[in-house]
Amino acid sequence: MSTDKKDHIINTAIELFAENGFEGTSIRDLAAKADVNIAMVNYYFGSKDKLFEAMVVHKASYMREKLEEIASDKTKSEIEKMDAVIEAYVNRILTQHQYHRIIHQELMLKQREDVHNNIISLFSKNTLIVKQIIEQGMRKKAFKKVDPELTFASILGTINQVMLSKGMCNLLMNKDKNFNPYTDDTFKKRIITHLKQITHSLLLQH
Amino acid sequence: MSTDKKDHIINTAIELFAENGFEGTSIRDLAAKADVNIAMVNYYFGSKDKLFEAMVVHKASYMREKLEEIASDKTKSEIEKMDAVIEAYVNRILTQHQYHRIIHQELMLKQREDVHNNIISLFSKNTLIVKQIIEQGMRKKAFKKVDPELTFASILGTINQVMLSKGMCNLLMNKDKNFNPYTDDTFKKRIITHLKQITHSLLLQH
DNA sequence: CAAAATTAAACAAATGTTTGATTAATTATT
DNA sequence: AATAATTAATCAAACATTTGTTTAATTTTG
Repeated sequence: MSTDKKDHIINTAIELFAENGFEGTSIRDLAAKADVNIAMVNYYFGSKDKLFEAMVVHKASYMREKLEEIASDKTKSEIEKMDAVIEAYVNRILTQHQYHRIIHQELMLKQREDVHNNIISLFSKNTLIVKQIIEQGMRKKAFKKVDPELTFASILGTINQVMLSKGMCNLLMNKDKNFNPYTDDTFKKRIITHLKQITHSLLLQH
Repeated sequence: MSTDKKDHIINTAIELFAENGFEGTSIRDLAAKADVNIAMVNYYFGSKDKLFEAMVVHKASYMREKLEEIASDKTKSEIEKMDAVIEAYVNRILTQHQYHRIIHQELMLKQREDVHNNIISLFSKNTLIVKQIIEQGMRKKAFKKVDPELTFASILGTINQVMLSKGMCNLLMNKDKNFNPYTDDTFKKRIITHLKQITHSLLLQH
């Protein structure tokens, strides 16, 4: 069982699904791009749906660990933890923007119900961790009284708003079509700066 | 030429595209749900792609007018204009959440290129209007120095983050699957309150 | 040699679209 | 006002592709 080849198929699938969506990508497209026989996808994964599931599993759970690491860091204050959350998410979504886009599609459309529920469940746990950081800040009177869930939604939503569409990115950056926002450090810094500013002004007392 | 029937087909298409996506909706599904013959879609619109274009045109441009109305209202201060922008968007996305979801899909996937560019262009104009409100607030020293585009992205992104997935909504509201967040007034108020809080704390001097 | 991997070909089902015939509605002509 | 002529609307059926999947034979590998 060649794990290399399975991974290669999954990685090619991520590229295509991110670009054209799940229904918009045929197994023949995938096989052609990955340079394998059409039958190999079903041979390795059983079906196109199961390939999708394998793809999600393949990449998931990273953020969860990262967030827990930040939340349990006793050397950090609550606002420092929020800063770390912001940086972690921006980095994650920038480097894994294709995968992230696929997850977002599935979240919106709710086709493969199992996968959809899985994503909601993962997201639910992440929300809880960030919520607890914010609530602790509020208890310590370091933070103002805010809506914890929606505060997290604002952070994630801002990143998604600019990152999920390349056209949107380039509109905000006044760049042309060839510019790749996902590897541009200036853009990354701009988002992080804005998110910290918004979070600080929302949360911190004066 | 029965405009009623064309509209009926478009409205049914909005429901199905929002639920299952463009590729996930077959003309047969659509014809069945709209209770018309399969051939009628091509008879009226020419093709599935052109139906999509007609659908976008059918609903677009409303937000643009609303924003311009707000921006040019001389009885409002800048922060009052921002509040009005927030309320307009929340109301719009709540009532037109299916259409909004379709637009979002097209923004992400960039399949029908013409439609995609059209949406970017529409969005670009809306961004400019809001940007100018913020910049005027900054010039008058009523607003702090912020990133105008990303401030707008945060507002829209927050709404999208919670509105584009029913599962996400219900997660945030601790409701069960039968709950319909798009018609719930408590939810709407919660989002508006949070967005105003975030915008005020970010923009207003102390 | 046996198991695993790979292949080209075929499968049935689903897709968007077109056809050609039929009915309904509109317009023109008497 | 009645009839004929013309256009528009509707339909079931068929069209050619494309889809995901399977088969059965072949090659590679351990």
